[in-house]
Amino acid sequence: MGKPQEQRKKEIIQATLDLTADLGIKRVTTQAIADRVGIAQPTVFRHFKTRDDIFAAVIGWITENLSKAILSGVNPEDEADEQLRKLIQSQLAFINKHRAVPRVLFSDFLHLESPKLKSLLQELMNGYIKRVAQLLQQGKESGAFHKNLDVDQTARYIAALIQGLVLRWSVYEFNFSLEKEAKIIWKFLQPVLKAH
Amino acid sequence: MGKPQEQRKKEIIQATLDLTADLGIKRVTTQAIADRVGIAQPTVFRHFKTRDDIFAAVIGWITENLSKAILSGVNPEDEADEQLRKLIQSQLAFINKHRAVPRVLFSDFLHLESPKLKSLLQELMNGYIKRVAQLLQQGKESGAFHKNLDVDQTARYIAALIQGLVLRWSVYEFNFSLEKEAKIIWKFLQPVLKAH
DNA sequence: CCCAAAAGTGAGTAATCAATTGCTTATTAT
DNA sequence: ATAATAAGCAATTGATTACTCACTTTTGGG
Repeated sequence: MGKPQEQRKKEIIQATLDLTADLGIKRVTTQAIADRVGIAQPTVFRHFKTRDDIFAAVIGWITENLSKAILSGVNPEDEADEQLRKLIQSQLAFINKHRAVPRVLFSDFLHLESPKLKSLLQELMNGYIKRVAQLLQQGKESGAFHKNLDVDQTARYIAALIQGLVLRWSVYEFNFSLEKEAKIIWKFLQPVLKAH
Repeated sequence: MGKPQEQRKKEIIQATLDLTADLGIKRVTTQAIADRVGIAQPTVFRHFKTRDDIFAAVIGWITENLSKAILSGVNPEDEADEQLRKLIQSQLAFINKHRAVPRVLFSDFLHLESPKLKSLLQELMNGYIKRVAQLLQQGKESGAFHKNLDVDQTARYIAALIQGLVLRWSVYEFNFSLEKEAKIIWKFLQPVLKAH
């Protein structure tokens, strides 16, 4: 028993990620996935019951690896403001490397077609906002950020700022570097976090 | 000759807007549009050559009416900061009333499927950013905003902030009021515009 | 009132795709 | 080795949907 070709699942997820980056979700057909992996179209359904299940797995992959990227980019010894800076930087670096992320995140198709996928996305966003709010609270207590900061509100707006940035990046066909933008966004945030 | 039923075009655009708000672009079939207007499906193609043409007209409608809403909400006599506040407020009020807007703006389908529609969207965004940058420049000169403000950069980030906000609003199924958020977003922007 | 153009329709067509079926081949567990 | 299970495939199915066609009805200008 067991799973000798658990490998194939990973290959399918990876192929779907690659294709999504280039084509957008709608054009990623099970045939296209099969072609890229090098198997026949029906074989895809040996590994995933439905096409939606494939995208659920893709969102799972993004959630897992985005979390990893963020965690590994941050040193818990640092002050909260430095941690936040690095969090934003590693988040943008990750997205920069994986263009499928905005395609998945901004797909009205996914949002509306499948309640399951939608709630996965909402959880991903909630988790991110909660993490940022934690850091803001920590920095507020340590004095790195100003005393009257509304941590939840601010966390939501930092998330919005980044999502808007990533949206523009994807609408303009990835024609600027997100990593450079990390620095600018950080500068933009300074007066919000530190001012009175 | 002439256009006795120019009316029908408007009805089709309106039906498409309504349906898009509820269903998202993918599910807005020409059949669904016909049903809502109360005509047969082939009749739709008497007024628009292709489905894409319908959505091009919808983007045209949004562009036109968003501009109108923004212009009519702003008094050119006011100081630049007051004008900017009102611009953001009336923009969010408009989007609040027309849920199709985020569905159209955030549709990977539109972005990737039709270069024509994509460039219409880019123009819409460019026009908005340019307008904000103008106001920022004006306010910088009049002293309403601080001297070192990078107007282009800041305009892009204001746009990103709003787009991110609207994205969250649509992902969470419109379950909060955008107009209330206008006040909060304005408060959030204060230190950015006036500090230093 | 008339007739040409526009608006309308029912009945297709053609293309696209997710998913199924029935069968063969490879893998692994004992 | 071998039986059971998983992985593979060619062929097909069934559903969806933009768009066409051949024809009828409505409308408005002279």
